[in-house]
Amino acid sequence: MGLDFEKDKPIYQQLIDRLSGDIIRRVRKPGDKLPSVREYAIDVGVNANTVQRVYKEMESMELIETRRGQGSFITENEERLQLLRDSKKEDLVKSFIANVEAYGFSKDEIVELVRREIK
Amino acid sequence: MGLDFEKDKPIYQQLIDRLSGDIIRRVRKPGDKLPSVREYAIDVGVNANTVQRVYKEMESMELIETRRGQGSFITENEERLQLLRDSKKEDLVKSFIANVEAYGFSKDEIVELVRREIK
Amino acid sequence: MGLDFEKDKPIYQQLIDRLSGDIIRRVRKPGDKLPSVREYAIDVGVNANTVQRVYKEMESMELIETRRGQGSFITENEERLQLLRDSKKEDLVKSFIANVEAYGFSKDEIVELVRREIK
Amino acid sequence: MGLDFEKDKPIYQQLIDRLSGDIIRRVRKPGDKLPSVREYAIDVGVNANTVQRVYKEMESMELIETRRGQGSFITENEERLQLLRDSKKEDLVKSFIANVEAYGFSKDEIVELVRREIK
DNA sequence: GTGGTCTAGACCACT
DNA sequence: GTGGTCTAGACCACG
Repeated sequence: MGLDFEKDKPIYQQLIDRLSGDIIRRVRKPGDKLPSVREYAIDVGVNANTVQRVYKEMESMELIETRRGQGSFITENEERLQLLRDSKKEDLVKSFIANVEAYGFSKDEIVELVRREIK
Repeated sequence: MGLDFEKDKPIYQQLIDRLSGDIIRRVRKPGDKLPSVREYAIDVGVNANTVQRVYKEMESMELIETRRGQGSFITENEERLQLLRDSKKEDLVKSFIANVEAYGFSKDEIVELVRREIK
Repeated sequence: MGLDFEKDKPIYQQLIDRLSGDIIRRVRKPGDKLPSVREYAIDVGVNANTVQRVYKEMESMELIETRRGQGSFITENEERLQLLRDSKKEDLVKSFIANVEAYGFSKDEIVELVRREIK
Repeated sequence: MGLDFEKDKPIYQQLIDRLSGDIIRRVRKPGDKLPSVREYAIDVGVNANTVQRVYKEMESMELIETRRGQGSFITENEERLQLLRDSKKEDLVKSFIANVEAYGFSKDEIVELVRREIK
């Protein structure tokens, strides 16, 4: 179908984020088979090399496993998934806070904004 | 003196962020003169071209004004500065929320985390 | 091939003007790929950095779009292009008139001259 | 009093233009005394060096004459003034037309616009 | 191969 | 002294 990507972030990174999100949100579950590299590439409308890189990187994060001749699967190591979830969450919040402070916004102001925006 | 830069973000971008932060936090005030291109370059330990680029970009954002042969000055257009502050804040929160949702974290979970982290 | 530049105007500005003209005149059409930075640099006989700057500036004007690893393309946003054309035209005429008045030429005199010169 | 200058054109150039305009429009007439360098500098709010340059340059154009100990005066050489006027006019129109063509605007379109704008 | 960033160093115009 | 432009050359990330 072809997806829309933000142009200021690498496509492969955005794909990793998307897949990670799917996994965290349990849209894709442990043991699920991922589409083949070529299939997925066509699906989202990017170069196969890019998807290749995505899978490779997620493998090195131990998020997915590639079984020769069978394809790629989401790891069934639940602990690993929990870890991903936690570290991702922490990263997100930490970098958000860092930015907030760099720009000198008051804390109340931000908590308030986040709450309103998120509602 | 020489500053430390994150390596995954362009130096010029980090300098823009830093200066913008200073302006928003009123560490640098409307009408203030910025260091000369060369001076600032030595100060933070980068090439003069990089600072040149920073100033030029901030000028196109109408954050600073450059007067030929005299140097660069923070705009005295307070309205413009308020706009910067607001849009920066919105951008920050918006992109944070977007990430949060992409990763499927629950809203309460996030608000809670932010509050704890920020305290 | 190597091009000739006026010496009282920055090269990058002249290149922007030239390309903008090409786009307005439809010599280059929406969706067309521009030459790569390095290619164009050799083409017109300037440094690659200069072309880089040209493309970056045109991108910020939303005249072209740069797709990572693929190159730069003329925007397909026809509305944007029309806007460019109109504002460029207005700018030209406005600044011409301003000069004319600063020098105190009579209006008839100028209309007459323009008509003769343009014929 | 302090004047406002366009920031993309040298101040000294703008001052020359302004004075030339005054002369052409006969706001300042042949033989008139110009303000002293210092006086004029304060008047328009620029550095005295800048005015110095203006006078020097206009002198080399033979538009004004400086008499030691007396000040600067507009030349009484009417022929010279007429020449200035004509060449300035031609320059203006020529460069206007050049721009118009570079951007590919049709001639009718421009004549029309100029007439409307000038009315 | 493509754009993006950065450095070092030079030269110019302006105030 | 100040900004502005340009070159040459290098290195990196992306697709």
